[in-house]
Amino acid sequence: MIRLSKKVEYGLIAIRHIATKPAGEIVTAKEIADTYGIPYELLSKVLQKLTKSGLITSHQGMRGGYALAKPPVEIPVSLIISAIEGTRQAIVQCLSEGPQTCNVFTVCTIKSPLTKVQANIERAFSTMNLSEIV
Amino acid sequence: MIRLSKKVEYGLIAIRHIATKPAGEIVTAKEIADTYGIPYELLSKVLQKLTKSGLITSHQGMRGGYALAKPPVEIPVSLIISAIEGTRQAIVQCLSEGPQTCNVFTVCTIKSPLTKVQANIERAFSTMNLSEIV
DNA sequence: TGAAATTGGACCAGTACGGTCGTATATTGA
DNA sequence: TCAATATACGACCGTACTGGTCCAATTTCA
Repeated sequence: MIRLSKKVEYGLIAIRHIATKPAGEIVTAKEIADTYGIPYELLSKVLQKLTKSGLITSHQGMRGGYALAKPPVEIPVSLIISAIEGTRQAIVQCLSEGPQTCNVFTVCTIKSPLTKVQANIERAFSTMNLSEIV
Repeated sequence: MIRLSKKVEYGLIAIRHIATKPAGEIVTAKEIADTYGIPYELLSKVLQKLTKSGLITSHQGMRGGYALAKPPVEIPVSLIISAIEGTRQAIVQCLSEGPQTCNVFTVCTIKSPLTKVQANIERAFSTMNLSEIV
């Protein structure tokens, strides 16, 4: 019906793994990949995205790795998802990209009811933060 | 973040259109396609799926078309979606297809929190029925 | 009989997804 | 200083799905 991508799955597993460690402890991508059997290269990309959006910090070089940038309570699941997915924020195109890309926008009759569903889903993800899934 | 397919969009628009007519009135696929600027052939396929899952009835031949199979109140939006999408019922693979297809199933740490989110989304779609979007 | 309608299969281009590879760059410790 | 370790990043690839089209068959009514 509606599906999170593998990348998001991996991202959630990874950031949760980091969150289980004592605050500030650095975890390598390799450790996470090995622990959960996730493809290392793919996981790296995901972690890089999480880094770019400021949810985790990265440390290059030997003894490097990743650590949480903020306490888990301040990281809503919705942010993790949007950091990785980037686009595709809405359940229907027109709600995220506007009338330009939707060929039935003016005559579409299901926008307003779907907006409610949309809000519902967003709330489900934004009220749940990282500390709740650890 | 999470997206309904065009087919589902078209399906919702179409079945809603049918629901606006007096009960029992037959509507052709062509009328719907023309009204909303939806590709006729694609819409036909969607309507066929809705027919197969018993949400609407079809009438072949001249003066044929589609009509609702039950009153709108008895058609939850979730049924419309699953009738069209078929698979992909869950936000993560393992929740719908089980351990076989998930390579991190045993070590996965995010199943249980996601199950809650899943339930939340399902509720959002199943508590809303066709009569509410007309 | 012929027009209008659904049914259903085949097909196609574009794109996203999951995944891999190779290389550059930074950092640390011996 | 140098080698090992780690992230950063771009290119690439095969598969599958999506949105859409085309065509033939079938049913039904006038």
